[in-house]
Amino acid sequence: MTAAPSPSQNHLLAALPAAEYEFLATHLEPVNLPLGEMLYEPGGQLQYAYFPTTAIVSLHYVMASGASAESAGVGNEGIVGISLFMGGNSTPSSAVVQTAGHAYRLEGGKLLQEFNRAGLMQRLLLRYTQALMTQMSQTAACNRHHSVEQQLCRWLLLSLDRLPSNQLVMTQELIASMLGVRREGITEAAGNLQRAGVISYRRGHIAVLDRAGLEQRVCECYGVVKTELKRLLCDVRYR
Amino acid sequence: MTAAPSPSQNHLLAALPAAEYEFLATHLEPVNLPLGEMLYEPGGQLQYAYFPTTAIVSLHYVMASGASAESAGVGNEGIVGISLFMGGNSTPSSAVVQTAGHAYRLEGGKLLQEFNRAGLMQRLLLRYTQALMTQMSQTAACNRHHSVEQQLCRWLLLSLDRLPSNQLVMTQELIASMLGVRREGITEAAGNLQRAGVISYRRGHIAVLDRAGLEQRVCECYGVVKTELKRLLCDVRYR
DNA sequence: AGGTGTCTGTACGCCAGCGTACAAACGGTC
DNA sequence: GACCGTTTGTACGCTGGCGTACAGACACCT
Repeated sequence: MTAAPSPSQNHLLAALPAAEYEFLATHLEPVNLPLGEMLYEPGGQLQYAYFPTTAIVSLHYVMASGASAESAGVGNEGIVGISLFMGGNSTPSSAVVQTAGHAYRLEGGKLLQEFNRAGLMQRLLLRYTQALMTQMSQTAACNRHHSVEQQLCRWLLLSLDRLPSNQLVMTQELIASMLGVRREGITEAAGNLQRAGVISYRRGHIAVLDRAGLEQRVCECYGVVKTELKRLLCDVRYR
Repeated sequence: MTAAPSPSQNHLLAALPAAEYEFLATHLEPVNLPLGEMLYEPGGQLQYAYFPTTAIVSLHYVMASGASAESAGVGNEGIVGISLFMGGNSTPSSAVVQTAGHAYRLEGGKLLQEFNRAGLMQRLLLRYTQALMTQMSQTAACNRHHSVEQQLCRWLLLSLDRLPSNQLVMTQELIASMLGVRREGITEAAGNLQRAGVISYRRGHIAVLDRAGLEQRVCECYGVVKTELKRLLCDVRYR
């Protein structure tokens, strides 16, 4: 395990004014999130909220048949565990670490306490949740209408935006289970991108060589999610 | 236009204790929602929130190509316009009346005011929003993995639960655009259900004859959404 | 260096749903 | 009662993605 990155690498924590941040800071606990770890499982009671800094977490639903599909991903722009303040303390979907890395976790009660102070943190959390809904609803539409290749591009771009480098550690098998498609479908789509010089693939490691190429192939869904996140979290201090 | 039903037909309004309800009641305004009316369009600023009583509203996204897909529906169990209190005051998706009927509308500022009192209304709204997210994420998974017939069953059951009778006023064309599939796909699926004696179809009118038959054919997604809504909104007074 | 398990590439038949086209049936209107 | 626009039914070829099967390639381990 390497040294934990600063909490301020998480956009929500970074957006807090000093006073509100101080309250939380003493309760934030750095954790290392290994690939595949399940932060919460369907129906299970949440203990902690997680603010990822370098990790990426996938929210997805696993069907009775074993098939699965991601509804949204959470990285350094957000928080895992919104049902702690939204209510219910659990969800039918699960949260699994998709890219290993660091996060800060916060005891559920503390988060709720801060939420109920109705300060900037509450506003931030609600706006982030709204952005998350956009991501979910866009995923629904994208699943319906767009090709595997387009969805792969969307997924790569969204992941890329949450990471410091252009490298992803990710097998095709894993991507397939996120998107809810066959592994072979990813092989084919990734092969196309590789041949076009957009990415380079090497046994569990993807390097994005030509980001513009991805953006050219991606469907509109990426832009919608991105723009909405920006809109909701940039002007958060005003109004 | 027939006489407006009581506000208490909306589950959120009905769950409010007298004191909180009184505050809102003076500002609630009955409105008639005709089929196809757009309550808000992508990116437009919201003026009002709507509490449906007999109407059903569909939240869906229309792509650049014209293709569309519903991410969730809202009936007497919920509220249209959550971005008023979640933040941002608009969404990339639109809200369109899917079943004509009545609703009560509330000026956005008044809703926000009530939300910020941090009473039971706030808890209700947040919990409902959480249920809505479940619906969206389940829709994403369902779009990915289930057949048109299964999705039609899910859609019929969800609509049925929001209506007093077993009759839906709904063309196949409209259902198709909600589910984001071809009209012919609905014709075929509905034909199967009709031959099986589960529904009867008559030029824009569907009667559900055998609810159990629908529940037998539907995918798990219906149950997940239903159970989660119940869990979140039943014990809302406690804790 | 060789072995082993994981990951990636390729192939092939299959089918649900798509796009397109057109016919039939219904129901409201004049 | 005839007309006409809307809604529903049917047909047909096409294709993207699925299920299955297997071979090659890579990285790690001993």
